[in-house]
Amino acid sequence: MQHLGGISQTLGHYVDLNQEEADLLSQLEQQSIRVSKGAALWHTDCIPETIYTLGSGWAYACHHDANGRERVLDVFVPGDLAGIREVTYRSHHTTVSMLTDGVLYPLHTERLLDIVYQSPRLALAVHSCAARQQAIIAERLVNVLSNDAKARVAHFVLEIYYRLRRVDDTIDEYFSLPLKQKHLSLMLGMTHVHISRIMAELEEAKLLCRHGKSIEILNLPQLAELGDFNPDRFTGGLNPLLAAHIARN
Amino acid sequence: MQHLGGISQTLGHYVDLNQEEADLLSQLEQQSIRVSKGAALWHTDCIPETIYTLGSGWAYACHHDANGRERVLDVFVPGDLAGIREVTYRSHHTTVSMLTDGVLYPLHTERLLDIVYQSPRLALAVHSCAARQQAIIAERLVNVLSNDAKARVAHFVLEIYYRLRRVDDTIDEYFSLPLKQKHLSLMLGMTHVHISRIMAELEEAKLLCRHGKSIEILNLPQLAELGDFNPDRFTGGLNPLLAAHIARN
DNA sequence: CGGCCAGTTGACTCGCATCAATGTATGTGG
DNA sequence: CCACATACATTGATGCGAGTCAACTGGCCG
Repeated sequence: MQHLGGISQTLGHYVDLNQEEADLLSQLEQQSIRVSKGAALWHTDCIPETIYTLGSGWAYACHHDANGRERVLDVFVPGDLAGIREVTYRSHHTTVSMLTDGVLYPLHTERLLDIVYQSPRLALAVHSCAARQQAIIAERLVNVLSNDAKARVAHFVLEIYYRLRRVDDTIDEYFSLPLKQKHLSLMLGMTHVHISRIMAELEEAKLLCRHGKSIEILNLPQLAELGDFNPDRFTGGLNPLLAAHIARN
Repeated sequence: MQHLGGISQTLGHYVDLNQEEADLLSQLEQQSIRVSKGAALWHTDCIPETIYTLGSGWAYACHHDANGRERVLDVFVPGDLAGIREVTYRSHHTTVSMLTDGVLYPLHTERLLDIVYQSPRLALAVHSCAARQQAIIAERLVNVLSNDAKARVAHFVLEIYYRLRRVDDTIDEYFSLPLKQKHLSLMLGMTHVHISRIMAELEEAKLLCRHGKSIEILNLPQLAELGDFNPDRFTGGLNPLLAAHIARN
């Protein structure tokens, strides 16, 4: 499993870091830690005291409704910054657990504050990173609101594909997808039984192909049309009004 | 229709502003403008060059799928800061239009950058504000994923209620809801026909009561139970680790 | 008055949930 | 290496919640 370079690599996708900024980040970031499948990064109701960059491995965020049923609302892939969405809150409202073994780069909440105080450009990079995560969730909301089961699955597969590619451009149309059908069903608002049927249909139609914990996109354009998927909302660059301003400082 | 005080009032809900910060904001913010129902704040594919604080009036964000069907993904209520979600992007991916007449406080994207450069505390307030919007969308995603039609409507009504109260604590259980059933249906993933039936059922069960463009919550606890609604995720305060740090600076 | 739009109501249909049985790996201890 | 347990995926039968289509009502406005 490939290891990425912590928060500086992740933020580097939003703002070109100079030496000083890279130094600041590596100075604030803690040692990487290895975690096993099933390990929890944090629990519901805890104070958000650490955020984690995923060097490798997948995680997911869930909470439980009044009847104890699990509700998955987010998945984190290698390179993601887990925790910025909730870091300003008094307490976490999700539990985040590893779906696979992995390597994490922890960063204390107070160090995040140091970043904001010492470097406006990094503050902006953090905000951009958070905005991308938000856009992904908004996009999934739209997906679930207006697409049927087949389109939802198509859309989700493409979401993951482009998210993986954003951080690692060696990813091709054959990639790891360590989610059980149970997780897929919780994220897409359908039963795992129906996921199974829909996946079989997509495979039958030669749009994709499953190989154990991995998946292969066989016909990306047709999958994108089926899922009404627009990659611009995932890949779009920085606002030129901000980019110009940043370059001057 | 009540008028609020622009961005300083909105951000003041996240960080206690000192005189200097309030001055900075009022200096950067432009003159308020009046807009009519139907006016667009921006369109899909435009560069995000202005964000708007809603002094009064409601707006909604939509985009159109491949078949031209409208998809509503967000609604803005008085006091909301519209645009921070997309401001870091190269181009807007929604169109935002007024649902009612209203008053807006515009702020140029580059002035937002001035805020981040000149005041880390305000940068944090902006980020907190964005995080709240994100939490609302995440919460609605969970709502749509795992609740049936009745619970979705109950949840949404409470979402609006708590959002209005966050900004204006004079709001009671009778409040304005200038959304057509068409908008509700698009936000909740169901048809307006079914919205009509469900609303009638909720009224029949004495949980709420509709009066034209307004609505009255008759039984808040029961509505909250039905919609599995937890107000903490809307009202929760600032992370104490951040709050303590901010107080020291 | 007539046209228009939002909402309501009923009959019918269908996508997906539910329940239940079976298939297929993967792992574990004797 | 086999007997068994466990977890995940598949398949079929049946039922329900919500969509669809269409007719009708009532308010608003030129």
